[in-house]
Amino acid sequence: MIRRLSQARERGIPEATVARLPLYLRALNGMAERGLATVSSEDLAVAAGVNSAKLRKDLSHLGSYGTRGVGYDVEYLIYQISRELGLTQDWAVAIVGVGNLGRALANYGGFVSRGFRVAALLDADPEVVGDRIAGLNVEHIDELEAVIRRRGVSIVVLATPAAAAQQVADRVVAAGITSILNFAPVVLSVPEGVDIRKVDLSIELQILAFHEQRKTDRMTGGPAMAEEWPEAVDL
Amino acid sequence: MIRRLSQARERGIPEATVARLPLYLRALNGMAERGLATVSSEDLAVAAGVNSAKLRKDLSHLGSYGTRGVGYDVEYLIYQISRELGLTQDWAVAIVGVGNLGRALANYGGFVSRGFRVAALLDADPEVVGDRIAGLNVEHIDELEAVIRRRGVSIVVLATPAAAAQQVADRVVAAGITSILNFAPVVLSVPEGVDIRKVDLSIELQILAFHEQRKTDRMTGGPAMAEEWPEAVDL
DNA sequence: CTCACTTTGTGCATCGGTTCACAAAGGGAC
DNA sequence: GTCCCTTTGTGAACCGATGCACAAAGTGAG
Ligand SMILES: NC(=O)c1ccc[n+]([C@@H]2O[C@H](COP(=O)([O-])OP(=O)(O)OC[C@H]3O[C@@H](n4cnc5c(N)ncnc54)[C@H](O)[C@@H]3O)[C@@H](O)[C@H]2O)c1
Ligand SMILES: NC(=O)c1ccc[n+]([C@@H]2O[C@H](COP(=O)([O-])OP(=O)(O)OC[C@H]3O[C@@H](n4cnc5c(N)ncnc54)[C@H](O)[C@@H]3O)[C@@H](O)[C@H]2O)c1
Repeated sequence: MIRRLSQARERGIPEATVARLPLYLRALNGMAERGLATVSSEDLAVAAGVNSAKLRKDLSHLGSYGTRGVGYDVEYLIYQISRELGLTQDWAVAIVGVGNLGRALANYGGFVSRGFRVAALLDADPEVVGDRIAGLNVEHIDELEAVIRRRGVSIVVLATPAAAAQQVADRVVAAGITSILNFAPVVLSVPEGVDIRKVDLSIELQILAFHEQRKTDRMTGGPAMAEEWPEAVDL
Repeated sequence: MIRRLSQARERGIPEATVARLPLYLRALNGMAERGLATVSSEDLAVAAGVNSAKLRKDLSHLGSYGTRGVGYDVEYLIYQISRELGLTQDWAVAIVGVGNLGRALANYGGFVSRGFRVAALLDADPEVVGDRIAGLNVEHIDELEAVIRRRGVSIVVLATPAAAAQQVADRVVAAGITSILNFAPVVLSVPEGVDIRKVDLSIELQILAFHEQRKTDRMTGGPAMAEEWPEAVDL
């Protein structure tokens, strides 16, 4: 009996691979909607915007789910990737900080689509607490621990001002949360074992500006030769 | 005469370094506000949440701006990093798609702080066009090319629905833009020489879910042994 | 069954990035 | 000036990720 279960996946999928799986999943969902039954690594790679060898290596970390000469079964692969990412279960998400950004996130539909459900909104401002947004009542931050417990929240999205973020993160972690998505422009310090991912608009723009400057420099012939400190700032 | 100008920086700063420079800049600004005149690589590294050797190597790509035995002059380093990133000039940004997210971005203050200025808002919905948001008139997408030219826009933020993103990107690129920040969950295809950065909430959540699942699996003792395809989907 | 064709899965070379660890450089005390 | 202390800048080992290129595996025609 040849059981080739978890052949090449005793444990440990490379981080770079994990970051691409959602991309493959999105491309596969589009294909499933268009009625495709199977797809080759080449086609899927193009749809996901990656190299096909990389795609095959990524998928090989989950197991041997393709058929040589044919490709991958679309539905089956969707299931396997979803399972690997933990999307076959339902994740309750709390958004802390219901300002400009928090509201946009709360109203965002594409959120729910795949396993994630906004289960709570929390804010410190009494003006905001009690508002009804996207079918949810905004609750007071004092209720944080109780809300997390009661709603089974396991992922927290931080959308407070930068100054409040660390303090809120500390409470959230103390309440047992180990996965945080941070929108505030600060480096959060958390204990080992807590995963933080950050989304930082300002950093993205600065990276774009860097490359944009290089491009226009190249046009106008080299950097503007102003390598000197322009004003005599006390040094 | 020993001119050690652009000693170790003939051209080409590693991409990983570029992505961290904004982080250092942010930490340095905080220090400048608190009145610190100099900082060691160790202290700055802690503030930015990186290893100090990495920080020193990163900075060494810009030039030799530290003083052995002392550290780095805070103001001077702020200036050098800002210049390298292109933040000593002013960047005009256009936001295309003024829905939930576009509005939040337009109202976001931290945007302007460092060299970036929201110079135009564009939308296709006649209901939205003409609205006044954050002191700007929302203009019709038909005016895209004219607005980009007139306002000197060089970076475009895409906040349209996924279905419209590629089409808008094509027009934006045709209008001469080479830097795009994309919030729509699609893989955009653009000509070589155009830089795209994407911010994808859904991917971030999925990555968190993956790790969260691993953590709880470990608690409850290995994966739930459900390695089989649960329902007989036609394969 | 055999043969031609397609496509996967992976060994291997390569590359970019990280980290260690230390020589070289500078500051300040005396 | 000399000596000691601090901290930078970087060579070199290491590590993970990428991409080529191909053998192995499967399909389908005849
Ligand atoms: N708006 C954007 O487009 C945008 C973009 C990038 C980053 N950000 C960052 O996201 C965060 C939120 O931005 P915003 O524009 O929504 O700001 P905002 O001021 O509109 O909203 C912040 C909300 O957090 C609440 N808050 C403050 N302290 C709190 C606490 N201790 N506990 C709970 N809630 C608290 C406030 O009452 C407010 O409702 C900021 O850190 C900002 O830098 C925003
Ligand atoms: N809202 C969020 O928190 C959030 C989070 C992550 C990603 N996103 C993504 O950001 C994008 C915008 O999200 P949203 O919630 O603001 O959506 P939305 O529907 O509220 O806003 C989209 C806006 O784009 C405009 N638009 C449509 N087609 C256009 C075109 N061809 N040219 C110009 N404008 C056009 C619409 O009129 C609308 O005003 C979506 O792709 C969404 O998936 C949103």
